Amino acid sequence: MLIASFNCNSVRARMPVLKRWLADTSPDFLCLQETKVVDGDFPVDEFLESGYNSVFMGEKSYNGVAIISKTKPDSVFHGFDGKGSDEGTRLIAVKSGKINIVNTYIPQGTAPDSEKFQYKLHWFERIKELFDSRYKKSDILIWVGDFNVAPEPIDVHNPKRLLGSVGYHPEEHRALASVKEWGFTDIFRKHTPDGGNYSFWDYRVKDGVARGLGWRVDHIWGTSKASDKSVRSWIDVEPRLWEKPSDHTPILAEFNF
DNA sequence: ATGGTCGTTGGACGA
Repeated sequence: MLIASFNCNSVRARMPVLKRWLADTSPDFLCLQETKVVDGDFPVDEFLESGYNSVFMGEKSYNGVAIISKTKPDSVFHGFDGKGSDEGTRLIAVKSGKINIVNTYIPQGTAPDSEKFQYKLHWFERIKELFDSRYKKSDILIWVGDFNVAPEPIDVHNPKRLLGSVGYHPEEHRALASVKEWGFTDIFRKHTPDGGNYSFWDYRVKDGVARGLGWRVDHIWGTSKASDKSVRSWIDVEPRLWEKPSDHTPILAEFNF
């Protein structure tokens, strides 16, 4: 079973990349963030043509999450309340058989001295509460998405300079670590101990991929029952080098379920 | 690297 996460930065603008990548890679589940489209305009039919079912919730211009999959999930949960009225365009979860997948687009946070940064920190508390209330630590639970945090020094290209900036801030590290303590393993890191593996490169940095000026802010985490069944995890840099790329690139994990 | 660029829009704003 192959599960992927990709901040596509507009699902409509990224359709050529998405179709090509799905045909090449054939994941069972692809979790998308920043779809930037209202539900009525989500490209359901185009994904169907590629062989994928879609569940999603979006809004005009900003945010938006989706999970596309080869088989239709048994159930879908939107936002913190399940119905989508509270952060439904940043959190979508599915259950498919025994497998639970939570896909999040965590707030970016803007600047450490901003209210939005506090909101981001609070978001980690809230999702920990969701894990507590909705899931068991013995579940097969896979949490993926754009967490907008690079957890370790090896996850940014210049940790000394970047420490304290949004995405690599001690308060974010504490907040994320607290969620991890609930019972998650960083599945990518389990299989790939080396630094320099990034999932995001700013559009404004010229030749950022070639120059290694990236961040690992997209993640696939899992409970022990998920992590123990993971056989490999990797970041596919190629789509970031294609024409009209997202500023992120897909991260994947393969499981022996 | 913080200036650089994207995407959605229809002028900025978010990232």
